This record gives sequence, structure tokens and C-alpha cells, in this order.
Amino acid sequence: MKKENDFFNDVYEVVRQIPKGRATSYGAIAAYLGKKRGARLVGWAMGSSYHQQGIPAHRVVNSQGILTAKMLFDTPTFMQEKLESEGILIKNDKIQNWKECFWDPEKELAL
DNA sequence: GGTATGACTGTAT
DNA sequence: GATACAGCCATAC
Repeated sequence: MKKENDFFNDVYEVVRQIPKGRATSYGAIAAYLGKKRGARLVGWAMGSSYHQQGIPAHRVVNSQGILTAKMLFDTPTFMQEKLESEGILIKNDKIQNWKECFWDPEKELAL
């Protein structure tokens, strides 16, 4: 079967649509794609493609708003500084106003 | 096709 | 609050 609409592709689409100054969680994306417990796939998919242009992977954090992947970027501060530059307040690698920055694709995209 | 792994999440202790 | 364990799904070997 064709796979042009891979899980990866869907992840890219969603992540690309994350507005500036906002962030979302792996679980939210997974749930939006129908993989209620496939958060790991989202993270894995991102890790395999965060190098690609147009994928603001730094806007994707875990359910607690913690920058779990910051260490995987070129620099451990890249992710935090990037988010801070967009207006997101971060402390201890964790988004302080997480609930305010949280961008839920199921609601925002309102499919 | 089975085993191992992963940027996760939720429940249990 | 922190640690431990289990669940879930796709990719890689």
C-alpha cells in the first residue's frame, strides 16, 4: 500500500501548524492522529526528522511541558532559548505557563 | 515475523 | 514528589 500519508507526514503537518509562541505535547499529537498512546511514535518520528526544515520540533514537549528533548538538539539550550524567544517562559527546562502555551491540535485545528 | 528500541503517558508504590 | 512498571505503535535489524 502507498504510504505517502505516513504517520510521519501527519506528524510533520501538525508540528508545522503549531503557531508561534505556542507548544504542544507528544500525546496531543498522537491522540490527534488517532494513536492515543502513540506518543512515543511522535517523539520517535520527530527524532528521525527534526533535522528537516520546517519542523519546529522545539515546540513539541512532553505532557508536563518539560523540554525532554533539549539534549538531543545541537545544543542543550537551543530548544529553551528558541521557545523563550517566542514568548514562552521556561525555568528548569520546564514551561512555566504551559497551560497557557499549550496548543491542542484537536481543538485548534478543530478537525 | 520476532525482538529491541524510543524526544511518552498513566497508574502504582 | 520521585521511582518503577506496564501499555501502545511504528521502524530497524
